[in-house]
Amino acid sequence: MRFELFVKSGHSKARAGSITTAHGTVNTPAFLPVGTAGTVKAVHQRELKDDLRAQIILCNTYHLYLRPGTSILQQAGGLHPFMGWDGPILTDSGGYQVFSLAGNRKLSEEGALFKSHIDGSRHLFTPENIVEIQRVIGADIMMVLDECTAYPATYQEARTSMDLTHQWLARAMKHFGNTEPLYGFDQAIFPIVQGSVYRDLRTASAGEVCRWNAAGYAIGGLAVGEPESEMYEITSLVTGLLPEDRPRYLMGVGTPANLLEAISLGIDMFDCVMPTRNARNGMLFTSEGVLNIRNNKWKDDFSPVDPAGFCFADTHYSKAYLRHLFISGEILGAQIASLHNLSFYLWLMKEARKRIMEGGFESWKKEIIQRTGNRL
RNA sequence: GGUGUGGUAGUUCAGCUUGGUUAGAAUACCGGCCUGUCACGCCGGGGGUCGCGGGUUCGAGCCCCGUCCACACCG
Repeated sequence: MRFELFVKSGHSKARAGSITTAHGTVNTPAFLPVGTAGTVKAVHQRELKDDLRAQIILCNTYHLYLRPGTSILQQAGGLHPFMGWDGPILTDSGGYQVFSLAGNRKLSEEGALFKSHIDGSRHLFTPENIVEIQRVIGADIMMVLDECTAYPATYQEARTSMDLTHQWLARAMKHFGNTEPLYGFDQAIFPIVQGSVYRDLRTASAGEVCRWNAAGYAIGGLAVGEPESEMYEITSLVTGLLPEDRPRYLMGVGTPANLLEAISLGIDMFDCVMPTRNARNGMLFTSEGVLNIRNNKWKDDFSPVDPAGFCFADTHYSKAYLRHLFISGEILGAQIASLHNLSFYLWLMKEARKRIMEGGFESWKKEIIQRTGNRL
């Protein structure tokens, strides 16, 4: 994996660059559609590639390990051929699942012991086997196993959690160095900064991850319930401590406004379930603001889903029709809405990149946030 | 014509046997929420002169009588 920075540190910390992987190039700032189980829900790979021009997607080690399992993935020759997606794939390690399955897990120095949400079977994730599973998956970018610290956490809890993440980090990076890709192409691995909302912990964590001279770095444990101002402050602090010449990935974030603000703070990559999950629940992010397509007021609104949209789904169907699909529980509703929301997110990144390259990103950002409403 | 069964929220029904606070559910309708996806999900709200008219009773969706409607069976 190679990262090139085209524009850095103007009057804001916003950057534009590109990440080159064995499966193609990703322009940054980039948004990764979330395809947890080897599918971006309600969107097929052809739409992802031809209509949305998504340059990279995120899949999940925890989910793929439980189903279909590593044996099938290995027989398939990895996730790319298995799912029919030949672009870059980043896999999350499963650290977040271990966090969200809080009731069904037990953390130890050795790793995370957890019960499958599917059949209750017991499994152990270790920093080492998470690397190996991601080798089998064949992710272009793998993530280390970490503990996503819950919010709120006391200083002591945050510190203990961060220390565990750091121990796991060392083992993951060593194991990464001692293993080879299985399918003949290069794989990268990103460490993850933790430390909750505590400045000194975040500073220590940033220092710790940098020791590994990784291809890129992630910031985890944010957007887990803390005030947005905290999220931005921590993000700003951490980007200031990470090397300029490596991509920074803010995990799990966020709303369109969150993305634009975080770009200003020096973030290059994002992933979030929001555009796809909320789409399936009827919430649309549009150039006109946020709307709930199930609302009665759209029943006879025959204007396009998003008149300013760039995807066929935005302009080919009316709000009234999309509402009808949702109210009727038709699957196509989820498909159109998902396509639309991803189109909006990807447009946002593409446009942000253009503004950073040409100048004027900050004023454009303010205009977008204002125009599309505070709720973005 | 006779007998039986049923009529309760927009809809489908529970509650009637053993009358007792503001008559429930599902669904539909209206609204909100969703941040490294246990998530086509979750939360909330509005909505009923209990077919109609009498009677018994301190009190009736519930018991009694009449009546209308629907369905079934028998003539």
